[in-house]
Amino acid sequence: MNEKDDFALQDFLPYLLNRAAEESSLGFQKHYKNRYGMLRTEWRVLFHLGNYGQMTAKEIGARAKIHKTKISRAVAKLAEKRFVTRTRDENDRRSEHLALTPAGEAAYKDLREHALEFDTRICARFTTGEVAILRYMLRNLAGIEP
Amino acid sequence: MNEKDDFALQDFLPYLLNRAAEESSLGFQKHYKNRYGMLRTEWRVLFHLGNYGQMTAKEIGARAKIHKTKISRAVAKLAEKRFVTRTRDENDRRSEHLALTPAGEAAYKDLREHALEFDTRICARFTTGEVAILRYMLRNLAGIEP
DNA sequence: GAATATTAGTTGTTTTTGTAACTAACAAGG
DNA sequence: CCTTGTTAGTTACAAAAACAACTAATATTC
Repeated sequence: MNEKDDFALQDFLPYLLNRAAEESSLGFQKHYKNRYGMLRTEWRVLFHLGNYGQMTAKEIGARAKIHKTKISRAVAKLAEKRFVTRTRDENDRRSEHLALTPAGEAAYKDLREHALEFDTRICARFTTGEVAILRYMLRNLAGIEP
Repeated sequence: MNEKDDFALQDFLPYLLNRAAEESSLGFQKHYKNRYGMLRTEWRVLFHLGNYGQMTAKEIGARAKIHKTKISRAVAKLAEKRFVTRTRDENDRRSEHLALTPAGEAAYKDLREHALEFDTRICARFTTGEVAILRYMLRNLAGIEP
């Protein structure tokens, strides 16, 4: 088997990336899942609002490359949890500006703390230079402008 | 906003990893999806069998960290497509040995070719050293023994 | 060697996602 | 204006994933 096999599955980047992503997500997931009953898209939306301030659903979608239906549902759940408020734009009444409530802000800060700690723990396994290279490469692969 | 904010979402590794994984998966997906109507778990199982030869569902699950229900369904579909054969282990009649049929082998080789090409194209954006570091780090993060 | 526990794999049910079609608001061209 | 086109966001339905409960075979233990 595998005659001229210069291909190793565990070196294939899409495979490796997915495995690493799943593994690292799993570790962070329990924070937002257990404590706040959130889904992945929900904390992403929450983090965007916490990180960049008031945004519309469309802006979040564009920045995070999340489909609008996922955002719509995530926003609905976050609004239900009283973590975000939605206010119609008076100039363009199709879109609405999303912002964190104090409770949402608190959840964001709490989760951000855990995220930072989690991230630090991951990075501790590598040298500073390695981590810098990893981030630079992942940003490139993800299509995020440097 | 963001008073003592030494936290940037686009530097958070689980986020970056997921974005990069999603992006890279998307590119490769169309090969196995359009040409063979496969799902992600299906090509993973196919690749394991092609790469490591005959295995049981359990062994694949352990190596790829895929849940047994996903494997069970993927194997069922692959068997339906006549890409794998299942033969009961005579010593332990609970488990069965999975192996590729000639058609499965052909599909594997075809997809492997595309995978290799895809991987090469991705790597071309970086230096050899960077790619080596990336692979090493991802293997570590994914919990794959070096 | 019967009773209990484990293991390999499957099936059923519930969540979550993906996709397409929809509503409502705005924009442009005639 | 008023038809046609576009955009922001929602909803409905189909596909896939997660989780729990199941069957059948093997191990264990008393």
